[in-house]
Amino acid sequence: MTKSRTPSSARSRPSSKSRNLLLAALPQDEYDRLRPMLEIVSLKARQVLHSPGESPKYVYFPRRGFLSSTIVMENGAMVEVATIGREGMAGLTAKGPAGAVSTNTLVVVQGESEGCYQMEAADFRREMDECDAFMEQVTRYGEAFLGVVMQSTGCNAAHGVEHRLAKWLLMAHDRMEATEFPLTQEFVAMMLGATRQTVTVVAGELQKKGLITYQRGKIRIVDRKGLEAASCECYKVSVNLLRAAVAKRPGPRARTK
Amino acid sequence: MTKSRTPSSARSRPSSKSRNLLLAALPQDEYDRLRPMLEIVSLKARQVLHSPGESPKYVYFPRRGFLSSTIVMENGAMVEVATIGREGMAGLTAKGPAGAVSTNTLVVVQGESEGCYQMEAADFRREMDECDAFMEQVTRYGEAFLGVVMQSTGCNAAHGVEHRLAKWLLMAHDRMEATEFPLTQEFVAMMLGATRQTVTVVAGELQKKGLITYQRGKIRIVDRKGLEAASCECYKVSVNLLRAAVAKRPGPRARTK
DNA sequence: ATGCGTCTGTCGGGTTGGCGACATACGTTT
DNA sequence: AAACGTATGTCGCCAACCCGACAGACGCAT
Repeated sequence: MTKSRTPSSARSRPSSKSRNLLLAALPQDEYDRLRPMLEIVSLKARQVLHSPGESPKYVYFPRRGFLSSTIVMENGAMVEVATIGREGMAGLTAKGPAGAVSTNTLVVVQGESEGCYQMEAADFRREMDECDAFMEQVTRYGEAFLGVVMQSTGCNAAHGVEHRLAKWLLMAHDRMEATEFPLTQEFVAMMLGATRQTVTVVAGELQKKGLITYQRGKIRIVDRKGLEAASCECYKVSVNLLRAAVAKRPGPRARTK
Repeated sequence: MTKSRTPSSARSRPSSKSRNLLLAALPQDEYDRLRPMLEIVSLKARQVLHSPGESPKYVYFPRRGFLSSTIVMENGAMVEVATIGREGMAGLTAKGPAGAVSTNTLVVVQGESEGCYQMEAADFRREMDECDAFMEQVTRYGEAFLGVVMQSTGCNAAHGVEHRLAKWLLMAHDRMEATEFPLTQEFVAMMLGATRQTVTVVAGELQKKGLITYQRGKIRIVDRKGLEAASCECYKVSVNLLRAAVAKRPGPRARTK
């Protein structure tokens, strides 16, 4: 009774689908099986989840807000390589044999995700081995994530701060599910690998154009379409990659035209 | 007899190990099993192996020279996100269910690898499923590869062209196994996401410092130590990640101090 | 109200690197 | 040897950004 198998006609509890889209893409029975291993924890903004050099104890599946995967340079600079929202997870590298390759990344909480699934790395590894659907879904996400990071690599080499800031704000907006959220210019500057002054100027321009407003660590997205126009292609590319990773199975969807 | 288990003292045929280090890290019997599926093909410089949007028909395991994994931007610019030498493979994204996530990368041949293992994507996928050792090794490499790409992302945001050029030359030198190899400034400029003129100036400085010499598409590494000093930390980080991925199993080696 | 910490705006100086335009040099072909 | 294609060297101009410094401005705590 504690784990009666869910009849496929169980429309009485559609809420049993996870808010995390990666988990939600799993077959219901698989999700039900994983659910007991997922503890909902509350994460504070700026909290560090994974540090460079140490193998992760937990993996995380955001349900709200988002995380930043960053790398830390010798000079102390911390540059973001990708954001992780409810479409994905943090701790992909826990997939391999324990601590096979020491990671050079730091994962930090951005928007306070009041609720975020936390799973023990050991459980994660075991379930990956035992459950094909889970493995496949994580693999799909892993590929998309790699694609996003690659795009960021090119973006950082080819696009200016204004484009990158617009892109970042869009990613954040998508994940925060709110038009207004806390964010200081100093912080976003670090994420972009730029200086605070540059961000001040560029953000000022975005504001002049009527795309955003902000004040003391609170930013508000005013004109989303405008922001998309002000950002580089990389935003669309990334979104498409991540969407495809959690989309319904049947190959490339027919909606190609 | 065809497959007598190799005695650990079998120094009579060390040549049976693959020149590709990823394959060489596999147990001998696994490698023997894969070998028939590996066709040695000859790749010409600049040849395109994988194009954006199409799912790879083959995966490649270089034995000499190297490949570049790049992404193509809207404006036609092509920026390198990682190099692939004999420590790794091209076609990681073939791992997932066929064409799950369309890739945005382009893989191109850099140093003509006279011999390069080519394997059908279908074989690759099947062997990944059936052979744990292979799967594990590829996964390890995949994690290292992701780490390298992440480092590149930060590098592009934080480091100047001179550092990045030095790093690139070192990576190339490692893989070409020759102090002199063909390379035009125009081409490396594109890889770095810089202009030809900038590379001319920066390369000129490296030459003045006595680290390299070059002439009409031929470059020669003169002072490797010097180049390492001129490059950024990212070179070391990347090398360590890739080395660890093909290293012997027993955890982090004791050589930590 | 006062004071303090944090966040933002701005200025000047300096460096890096993009962009266009040429001017050479080297090598191969004819 | 002449001619052409390709690779490299160089200039000038300009935009993007970094860096340090400092000046408001707002919010919170006492």
